[in-house]
Amino acid sequence: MDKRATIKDVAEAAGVGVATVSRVLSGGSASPRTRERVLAVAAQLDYRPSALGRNLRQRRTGGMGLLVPDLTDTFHAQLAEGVLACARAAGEPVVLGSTAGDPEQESELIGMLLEQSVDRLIAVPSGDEDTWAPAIRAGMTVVFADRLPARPSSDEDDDPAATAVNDLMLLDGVSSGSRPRPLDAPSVVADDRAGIRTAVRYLRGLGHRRIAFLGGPGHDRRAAAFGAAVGAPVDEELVVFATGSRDSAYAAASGLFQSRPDLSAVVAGGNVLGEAAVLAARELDLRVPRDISLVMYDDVPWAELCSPPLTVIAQPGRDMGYRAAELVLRSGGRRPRGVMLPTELIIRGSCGPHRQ
Amino acid sequence: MDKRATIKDVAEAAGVGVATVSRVLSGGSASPRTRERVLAVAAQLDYRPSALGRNLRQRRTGGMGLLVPDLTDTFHAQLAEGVLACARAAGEPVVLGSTAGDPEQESELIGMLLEQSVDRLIAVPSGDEDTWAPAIRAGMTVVFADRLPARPSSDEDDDPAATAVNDLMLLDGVSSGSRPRPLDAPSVVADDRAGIRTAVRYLRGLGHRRIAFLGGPGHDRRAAAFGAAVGAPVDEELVVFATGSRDSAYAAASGLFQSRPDLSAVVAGGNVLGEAAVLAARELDLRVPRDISLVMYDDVPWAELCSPPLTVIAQPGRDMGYRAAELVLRSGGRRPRGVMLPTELIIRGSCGPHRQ
DNA sequence: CTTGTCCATGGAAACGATTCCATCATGCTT
DNA sequence: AAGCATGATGGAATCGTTTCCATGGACAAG
Repeated sequence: MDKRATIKDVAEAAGVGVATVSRVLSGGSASPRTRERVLAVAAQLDYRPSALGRNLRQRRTGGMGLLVPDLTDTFHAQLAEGVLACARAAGEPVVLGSTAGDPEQESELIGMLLEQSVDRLIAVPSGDEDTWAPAIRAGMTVVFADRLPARPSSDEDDDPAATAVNDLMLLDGVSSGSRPRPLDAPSVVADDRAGIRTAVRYLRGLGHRRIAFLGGPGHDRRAAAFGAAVGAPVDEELVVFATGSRDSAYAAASGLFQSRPDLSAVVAGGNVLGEAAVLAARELDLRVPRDISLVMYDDVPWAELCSPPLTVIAQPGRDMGYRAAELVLRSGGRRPRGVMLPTELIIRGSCGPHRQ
Repeated sequence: MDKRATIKDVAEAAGVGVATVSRVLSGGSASPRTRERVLAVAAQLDYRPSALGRNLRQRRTGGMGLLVPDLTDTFHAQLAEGVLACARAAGEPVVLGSTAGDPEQESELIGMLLEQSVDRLIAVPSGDEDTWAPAIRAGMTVVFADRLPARPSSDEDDDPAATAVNDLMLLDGVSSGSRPRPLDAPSVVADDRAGIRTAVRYLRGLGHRRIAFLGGPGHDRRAAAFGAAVGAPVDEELVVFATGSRDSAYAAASGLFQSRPDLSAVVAGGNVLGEAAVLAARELDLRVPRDISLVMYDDVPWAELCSPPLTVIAQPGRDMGYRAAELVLRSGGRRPRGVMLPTELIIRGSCGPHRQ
């Protein structure tokens, strides 16, 4: 009914021009007298500048986009909470999208954000670099969180492990140059290599030799780190990938347990995979940690609820989100190359000594 | 670099006026010949209309806001996924905010949305009706999900005049009683009364007589339903409330178990409370279900992981989000009064017969 | 006293869409 | 054949803000 006051209303009521009001409100120069009057009138009229007008004029929307594969994955929820906390502190809106791990939906959402002139984006990417190139080319400031887009599928070498090794080398700056450079976007990731390595060493210290890795989409780095930590001849059957869904994760875990009864320990690459592993183990009457030891990547509240409580590799999900938001907001001028946060092995009760 | 094409570019390239382009693109009338040419040119220029211009002209932003207390509460994540699914289908953006259960933050976020001219909002409210009245008065279409805002705290020292004014604004018809009518906003809730009733009956059927309710913010309805189901003289010590945080939930659960050793069953009002109950029980060496039976409101993936798996009252979180989004989008003309979705008691293993 | 500098200020032009309205051509009715 | 209805079309106004630029006054230096 009573539509909001515009800058024009304020200007008239204060007996000044709109330009002056705009200047006062955005910190420009004005005489103390004028400033005071304008502020008083604005407050009295409960004037709030419309983001619409400003955005159109400045040809960009404030705030940021956030794209995650699945909010019911607790890690993504933690990440999102971190992003929201930072955005709230800055008074900026966050436009959220969930991609279900599908590059096509991801592309569509990028398009939607482009249409909204949202030019800052935080993403846990599902698509590969080809999916992301358009966004960056369109001038978006993109910060990747948790993982980087995969290299474009170059037909013959779509072996995840091999691709991951490539990523790893490139990240370390050891790239020998035949592949194109990664996209020019900073990232906030956890040091999952170290986390996985620590976990594998821990398991080996307990006597485990047949250790499997249960991964999901985007866990290539972790799989590669697993391979490196386990040692040279990796039994390929022991590295299993699921697609994003819980069903697929369960099927992968169950299949792994059934096909490899010699298995004595599993590293799950994420909390959804860990969940599936616990479920599948119970279904097959495998006792944790008596029959099988389990380490899960991601610390989530329910990890403590399992019996026994799950030993996990914790990564600071909330912090990662917060840092990513900081990065994408302070994109003035130079962008730092990226941030890597530490992981921590939290030993609870899901790993025991190897028994033959 | 290469900024996006505007409607003017398309118009020039197609040799028509901007009005014609606009009409063609938004389904207005145009001759087949013109339509074809405009569409061809638009496609060739990769033209995408800017939401900024449209929104300013129409004085409203498309899409919707979504306010939840905490995304790491799995139920809220499910709800959000539902909202996002519907929004994606409609091609509309979703602006997300998390309130941490704090009415003040909620108010600020409402203000931010108002500034963005987001005039559709789905909320799991934390504040009371006084918090929400401004949003509705400002013309927002609000749909509440999961719960309704509490009645305003009618403190005895409230300024009578102010209260009267408030009442007047809230009233949308003739006031027949002393209380103002609820806010005029539809809602999507689960039939938690029935769910709680079923759970209590189930527990009583197992022989339990000392049953407690462990609630969190916004669980008043559930607490009331619990009281009604348990029967007339409700032991007030057996209805305990926590604030939003996990720590508070744990403290409440732990305190309850310690102060009432005669307790034989607990109904947790939400998954965060259930989590706390499991944790507190384990800490105090109470075995579930031997020493204490537990029913948790909300079905979440990890409920099956506990040992024993948790008996839960399931509510369709994702559906609720989807329905709420539908409701807020199809707000053309009449709004249905609200939707209530069924709950279901899923019996797993956390309840056993009462043993003295 | 004049000239030049420096602010404060307001008018007006963007920004990119939608939409009202006037114009014009076409085809039909009388 | 004239008048009228219909439909396609483009010009221009509009949304609310920021920002460029011109104006005018005050004050200091010459």
